[in-house]
Amino acid sequence: MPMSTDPSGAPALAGGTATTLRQRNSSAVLDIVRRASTPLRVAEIAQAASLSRPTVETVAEGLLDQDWLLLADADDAGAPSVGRPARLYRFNERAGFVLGVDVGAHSVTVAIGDLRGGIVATERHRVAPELPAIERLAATSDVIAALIAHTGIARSDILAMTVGTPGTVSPATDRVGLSPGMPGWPEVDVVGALAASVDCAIELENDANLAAVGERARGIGAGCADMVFLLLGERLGAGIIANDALVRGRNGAAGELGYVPVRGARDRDPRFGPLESRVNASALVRMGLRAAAEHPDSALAASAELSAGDVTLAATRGDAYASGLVRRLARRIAHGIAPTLLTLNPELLVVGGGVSLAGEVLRSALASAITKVVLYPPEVRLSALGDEAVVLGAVTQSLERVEADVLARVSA
Amino acid sequence: MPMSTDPSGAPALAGGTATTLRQRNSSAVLDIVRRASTPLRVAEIAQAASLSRPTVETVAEGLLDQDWLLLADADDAGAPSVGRPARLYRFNERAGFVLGVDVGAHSVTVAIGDLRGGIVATERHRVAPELPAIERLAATSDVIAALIAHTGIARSDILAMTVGTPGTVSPATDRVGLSPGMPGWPEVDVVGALAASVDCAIELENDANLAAVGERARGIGAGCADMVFLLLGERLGAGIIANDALVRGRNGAAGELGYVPVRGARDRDPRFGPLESRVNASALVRMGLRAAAEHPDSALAASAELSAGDVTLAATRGDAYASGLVRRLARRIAHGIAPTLLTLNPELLVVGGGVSLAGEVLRSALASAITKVVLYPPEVRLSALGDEAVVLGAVTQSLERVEADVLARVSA
DNA sequence: AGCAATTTAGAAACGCAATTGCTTTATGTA
DNA sequence: TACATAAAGCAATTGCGTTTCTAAATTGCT
Repeated sequence: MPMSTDPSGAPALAGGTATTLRQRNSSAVLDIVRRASTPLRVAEIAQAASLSRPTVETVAEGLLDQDWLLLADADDAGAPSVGRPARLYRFNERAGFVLGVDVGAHSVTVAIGDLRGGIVATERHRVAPELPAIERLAATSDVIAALIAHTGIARSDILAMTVGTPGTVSPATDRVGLSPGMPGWPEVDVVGALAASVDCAIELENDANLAAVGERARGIGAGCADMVFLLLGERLGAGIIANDALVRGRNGAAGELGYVPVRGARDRDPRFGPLESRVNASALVRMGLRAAAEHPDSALAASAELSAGDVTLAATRGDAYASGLVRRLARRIAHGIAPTLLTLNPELLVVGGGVSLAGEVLRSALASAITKVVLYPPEVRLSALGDEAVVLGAVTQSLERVEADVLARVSA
Repeated sequence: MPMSTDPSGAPALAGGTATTLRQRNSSAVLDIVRRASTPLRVAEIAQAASLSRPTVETVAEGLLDQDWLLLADADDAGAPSVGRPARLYRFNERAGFVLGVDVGAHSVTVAIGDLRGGIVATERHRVAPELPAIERLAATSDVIAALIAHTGIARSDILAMTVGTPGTVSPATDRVGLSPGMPGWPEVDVVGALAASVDCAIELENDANLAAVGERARGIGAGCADMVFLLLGERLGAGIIANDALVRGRNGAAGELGYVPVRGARDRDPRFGPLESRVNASALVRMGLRAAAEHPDSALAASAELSAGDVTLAATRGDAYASGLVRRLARRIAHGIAPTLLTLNPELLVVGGGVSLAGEVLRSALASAITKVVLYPPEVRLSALGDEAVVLGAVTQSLERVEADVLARVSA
């Protein structure tokens, strides 16, 4: 009988000296104040932290000295207005900042957020999809620099940066694996190149993963433990959250649903996976062109050059043919991702990306199609963040890193 | 901009008083000694725990008083035999015990393990698949009681029990959802009925999930962060581990891959899901009967009553027709679970259950079929634990619960 | 304006736990 | 029997959290 030789080297519950205890209590106090929606009195913090008032007092004083906390004005909280007024502590959400970056095929977006998750500023630049990797990196650096300059935030105050990119991101090496949409992208060292832009840790992450994180934190489905985010445009990718954590897989290739094998996707564009080529924006255009030829009375026939946006727009405006195409697309998607939903049994499926602009037609069609192929159908929602899901998720991810690495280790 | 209102009530890093510190250090010391393969000297523990020797000394003394630790004989460790001999502490793996229970359609298995994961004793009783739920519960209680009596372990020394069952297990209610193989099973309160058998917490868990846990802890793929365990017999279920944790989903229905929709599975047995009915033991029998009729020279034609075991046996013995059938089955499985593998990108796929008795033929066929439909094919292995995977996983699960609930809270 | 009531801030005393540094004990070897 | 060596045991010190008391700053009432 082999014993369970779990080779996890680090003991999870490391004890320590009295100083460790003080550090933990500092973090706990900071955490409580940070999560609170109003400024807190010392007594309130003490109760929340299960600590005595004098302890909280000294700890809070220390955090005040280090600018993690600020004193709030008395009128900010509904305090009982009799007796000596309490000092009110509030979290200094501008004690540091975090960056989120979305390097997409068509645009580079950067957002800077404060330590409470509030977005301070955003900057987006459009780029050509065929832009060489080096220039794409340069453009990214430029946008980051512009945003930092524009907001006047000190470089040293930026505590973490997360970069979202299409393609797989190997967790070990922080390099992009396959990323068919952007030429030369897997060959460049994204993290290395952007390291000159900031003085903090940089994390590289798949864009669909970040969209899932963003949507969970600030959009649809707050605090949902198990969810799937479908990023569907020209490409199809999924961000998967299980047990409140991102699922990345061995190669960071988890959620690459575009490559789900599908019957009838034989003579497809080799740049796309089988399912992808059946449900992406181009597929919708192909379907639209065929419908336009067959039905000249459709709104689809109006455009000379039909784009995916034309089809989704026509669908949202109620064109019967366009809506029919969207419904057919929804059935294909449902069939393709059914095993994913059966595998994870998530509460929620969020649809984002360009194709999600088809709106409620797509959502309801997808929901009903899923009901037919799955045991416990999840709720189906459209992305609430649209094309900002990835950047906002990147900011959220940076923030989580700061919480774990910085805020959990405040000293005094 | 909405702030990230994460409604997680409990602050993760709760600090505390000096007593808390002592408790943490006690747990750390206990943990270190428990994970060590040889008895440890105080100085060694102190180094591993980053604590001073006197502290470890008093803590260890307390753990000795409470029987969590024992003194080992001097000759047990390769110590330098000069100077005053060190006291050697070792973990008392018999300070408590954990139970694992596998209530299957055909048998009830119970195993008792010590706190190091070693299996002390096992007991299995065969039962009829059509046994009513009440009697199945009674049989389970009997086996548990028999094992406890047989080993002579005090009831109060049993610290946790985990019960594995086919079907979905709702995490909130601890009730079995759908479980088509066992009549009346979802209607009974399994945990409630077995509560009389022990004086500890009882956890109910899906059998495939436990098989995954067991295989990860004591079989193939030790410490693998992302893996899928396919439990394939008459039914098809999967246990999924992502980020080192079981994925249960909202309804505990994660991994119910038997219900993956498949073309060409129309006129199927309504008790089975589409994919299930195409790849389960009965499907193999149907394929075998057809092959036997067409090819009287096959070993398959020898048996009057063909069973799945006959086919897998013939395949392992090298019968060409039987092997061909197994390969075809493997292709069907590969196609059905491809989206699951794309979704999770696991390192490892373990195949267990009755059909896995087909052995290497199945494994290699599955591995090569998977390579064709997946981006990064996982390693494919056969279960090393066979029909003990579920019980052993149950024991492992109980042990993990004890680690979190008991060992992490030792007092002095 | 002055005083009581009320609530918070600040300070002293105490106790627990971990650390450093020293002494004592138990063994092997000359 | 002495000596070297390594570990156990003990005392003093320090850091932190808690309890308990006293001082301070308000509102409301007379």
